[in-house]
Amino acid sequence: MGKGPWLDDDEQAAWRSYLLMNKTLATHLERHLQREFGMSNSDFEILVNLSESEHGRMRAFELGRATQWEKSRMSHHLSRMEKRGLIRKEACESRYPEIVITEKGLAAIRACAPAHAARVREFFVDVLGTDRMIALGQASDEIVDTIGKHCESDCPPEVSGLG
Amino acid sequence: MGKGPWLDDDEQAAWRSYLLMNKTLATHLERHLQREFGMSNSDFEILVNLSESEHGRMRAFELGRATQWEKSRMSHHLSRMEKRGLIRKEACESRYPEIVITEKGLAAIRACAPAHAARVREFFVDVLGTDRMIALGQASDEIVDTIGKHCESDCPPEVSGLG
DNA sequence: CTCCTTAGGTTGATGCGTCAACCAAGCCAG
DNA sequence: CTGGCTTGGTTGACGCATCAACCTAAGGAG
Repeated sequence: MGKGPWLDDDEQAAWRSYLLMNKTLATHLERHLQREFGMSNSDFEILVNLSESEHGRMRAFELGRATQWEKSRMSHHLSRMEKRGLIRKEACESRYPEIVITEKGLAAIRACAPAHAARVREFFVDVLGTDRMIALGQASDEIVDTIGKHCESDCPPEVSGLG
Repeated sequence: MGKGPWLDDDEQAAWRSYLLMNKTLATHLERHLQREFGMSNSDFEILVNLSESEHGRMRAFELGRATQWEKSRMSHHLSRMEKRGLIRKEACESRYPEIVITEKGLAAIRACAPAHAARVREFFVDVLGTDRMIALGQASDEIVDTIGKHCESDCPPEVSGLG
């Protein structure tokens, strides 16, 4: 068929390699987390943030800022995690509940974090080596910044028809 | 809380930058594809493969090999795409149907591919520049290979208890 | 031929992510 | 006080991805 010359060959190759790596790595990490510990990547992300916070408790929107999730996704996922006993929603002085990591949640993250870190080391850190790893980190930041700037000018946060 | 020393600081920073870049880039690309053309990344992947194939037709398992999807995901997704008129399942000499891209599917991919490619160029190719882009492609291949080797020795393709 | 395995594919259940709609304060203008 | 806007959060519907189970035909071994 029409073989669109959408990107030239080098670009195609690099882009597709990147996409494949991405999918492969993510799938691999998530599968092990799931099979060995019954935890999803999303669970992991929430628990890491909570366990790194001052007293194992955060407001939902703080978690939202940290994870970049949409609020509805956060709400749904926290409900499911609460049902599984990994976290608890606790009323506090302010109008909104605080999200607290439970003993079970703490145990879960402590159980799986070392194995997860080991895999990241094996397939990311060690394969790249220090120099390339740091370079990739920097390049990643540049891409994020570029997209951020683009969106600023593109979609001014919902302010357009207020005159 | 317990601040697990799971990865050291440089490793953490690079890994998290990479994860954020990943999510940001994927979300950005998918959102535009979705909002401007009503197509998901998955649709795009299928249509690209079909449109690049010899006569716009492939067997489902060839698509599976190309995309690395599970067969059930493929089956589900192809059914939905057929319902939307983007592809068609056509009986052929062999026992299994061939997947054919329709006029509508062809029109859809031709409509959105340039914009998609432009975004990949803007946020990936141009930000990285040729050298870093090629280096990332190579590094990606290495990671994929490493995971591949690991899985060979780890999970010999379902051959274990056959006497 | 019969039994068994394998390959290609479908199906149903379930959990997740997104979107749009909604709700309940708090805030500020008039 | 009233009306409108913003913020933090919940809900329901829907489409998607995964898993396990299943179906069918083809290939091989006995």
